[in-house]
Amino acid sequence: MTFVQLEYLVALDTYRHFAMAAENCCVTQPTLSMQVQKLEDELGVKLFDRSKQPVVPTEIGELVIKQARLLLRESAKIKDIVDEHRGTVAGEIRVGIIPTLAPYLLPLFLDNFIKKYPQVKLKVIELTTEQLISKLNKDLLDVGIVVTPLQDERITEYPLFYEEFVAYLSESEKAYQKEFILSEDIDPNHLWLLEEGHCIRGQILNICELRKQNSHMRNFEYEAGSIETLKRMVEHYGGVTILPELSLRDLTVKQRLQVRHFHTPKPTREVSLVMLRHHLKKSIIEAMKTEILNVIPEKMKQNISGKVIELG
Amino acid sequence: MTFVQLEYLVALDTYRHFAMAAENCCVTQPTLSMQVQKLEDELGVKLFDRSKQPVVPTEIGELVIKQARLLLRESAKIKDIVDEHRGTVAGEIRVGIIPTLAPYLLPLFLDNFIKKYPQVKLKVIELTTEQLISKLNKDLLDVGIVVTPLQDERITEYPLFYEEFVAYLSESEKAYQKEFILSEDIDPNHLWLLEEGHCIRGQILNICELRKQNSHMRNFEYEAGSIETLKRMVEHYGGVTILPELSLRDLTVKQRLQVRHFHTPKPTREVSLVMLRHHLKKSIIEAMKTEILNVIPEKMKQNISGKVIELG
DNA sequence: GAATGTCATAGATTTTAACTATCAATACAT
DNA sequence: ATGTATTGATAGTTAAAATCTATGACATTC
Repeated sequence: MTFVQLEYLVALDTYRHFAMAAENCCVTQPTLSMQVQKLEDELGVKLFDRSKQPVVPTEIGELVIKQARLLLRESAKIKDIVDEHRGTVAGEIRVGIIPTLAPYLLPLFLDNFIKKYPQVKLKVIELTTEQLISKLNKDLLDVGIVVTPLQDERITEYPLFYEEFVAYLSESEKAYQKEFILSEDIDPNHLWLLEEGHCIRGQILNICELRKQNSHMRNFEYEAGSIETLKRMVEHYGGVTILPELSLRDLTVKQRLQVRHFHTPKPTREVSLVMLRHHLKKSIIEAMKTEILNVIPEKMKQNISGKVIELG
Repeated sequence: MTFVQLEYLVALDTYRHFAMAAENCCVTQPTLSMQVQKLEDELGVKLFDRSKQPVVPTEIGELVIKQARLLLRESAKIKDIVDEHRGTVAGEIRVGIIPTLAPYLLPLFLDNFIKKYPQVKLKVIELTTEQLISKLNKDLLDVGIVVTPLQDERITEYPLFYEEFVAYLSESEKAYQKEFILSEDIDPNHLWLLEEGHCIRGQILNICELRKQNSHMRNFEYEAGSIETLKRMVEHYGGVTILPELSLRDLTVKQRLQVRHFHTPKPTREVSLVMLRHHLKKSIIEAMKTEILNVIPEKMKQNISGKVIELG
């Protein structure tokens, strides 16, 4: 059994097609076929049913493939161990980020980061907090950028900054007249919310103290899939929504007039880098942390006048 | 990086000597040297300091070797996965067993087992319960034969049989005159005990209700390392000790006269096969379980008139 | 039934792992 | 000091393997 055989096996499972898998591995189809056969001979079992189209793993094949994926992940760690020990900022890093941060935070630091560390291969994926933590725990991600605290003891959190929540109101809302608002100024029946799964949803419900009035929720007619949609809803249909601070950066002058900050203590969320307790790639993660903090205003790095809202 | 390179690396760490490591791997010394060098070149770090004698791993070498050992363990599991799925009783199995069971239980079933399953490579090691559980959890053992219950949630227990404790007395002991004895018949000041670390020690203290009188223990002059020594102590110096039922089998006629069973409920210990919750090699373990149960008398398989003593 | 898609097989070529023989450095003993 | 043993590295050769190109076998589709 060789690592190459395991790579071919996993590629074949991924593509379910010999020629495509071979191409992905940068070898010819007979090469991949031969090596998968050799592995099958060595183990004494058929790993794929080639009579089906596309080919499918056998029952035992599934189990072997699962262990093969584990082995390949663990073998990749050897290079990470060396890189981490040398402090080299190199290698692949798989980053998960929640959708309410991704479009605002990523553009701020990613360009700098990939220019400064050309040896790092960055893989970013947008996930809800729940999916992200699950992948972290399965070692399918190296680091996450999420809202904390998570209260998951397997995971270490490095707080990055504190992001204020603000209200975004149509002119027709009563609260529009005020300079600073309180949570009770927000009319729950006019509030646009993101759909289930976004952690910000629970926090907004907490801000507006709607937690226990879940039956009330039936009144909301539409649940948006993104912050951008929420803004549009307010602009087209009136009402109010809650936005995170970083999303304000690309508002037009006109849109800014619709923003109202809360009275102190301002509701905020804590944004952190999270990773498994015994993580590798420390130097890459450290570099990423530094690059993010470089583009975040100083006043967001402390939480002086804010009040961190609990997660839903 | 190849599995062969990892094997050579681990062998070199084990033997700290190129020629010996090579011999162990059934290759010549230049072959092993070359492959270790290639691995070092690929990773870009020196893994061994060859200026020392014997050679020693570098700091980073230690870390890489640790991961290499993990990889080799995980790669061996692929064959185990296949064997388990086929129900084949084949492969290597690493068995830990406590010293108070080993000399009495192993001879009963091992001969049969290795004859019946010549494809199984059996590695048995004698360990205290604590060491055994630690090795099981580190995946350095496949299965243990210990006294239960352990109350370790990572570990699954398959009870095998219930073994009675009996008293072994010199003629000068008062209790020698009785047909069946009670725990209070045993004079704590005449009691020979095994040294710390044996689980049976705690159980005997429990039987004799000596748990809280630890200061009392100072009176014991000698702590034996094996059940056999305990018997000798009684025979040469008088006094009393507690033996497990299986150790009675090779007593002489004369020795048997010194054995006294307890009144019901007789104190007993529960002997189990233990393994990690998600274990492989199910079929080998199942075979071993069957072979053991084949040589254990039916009446030991239930615990009718006995009272299982808690572990120390 | 010709065309197409898909995987297996055959034979040539390249790569590499392992071997034998030997060298270089160090430690040790006479 | 000088010869000897030990230990790991190096050079060159051989054997094994992985990969390539070309092609065959089989099934599906139009």
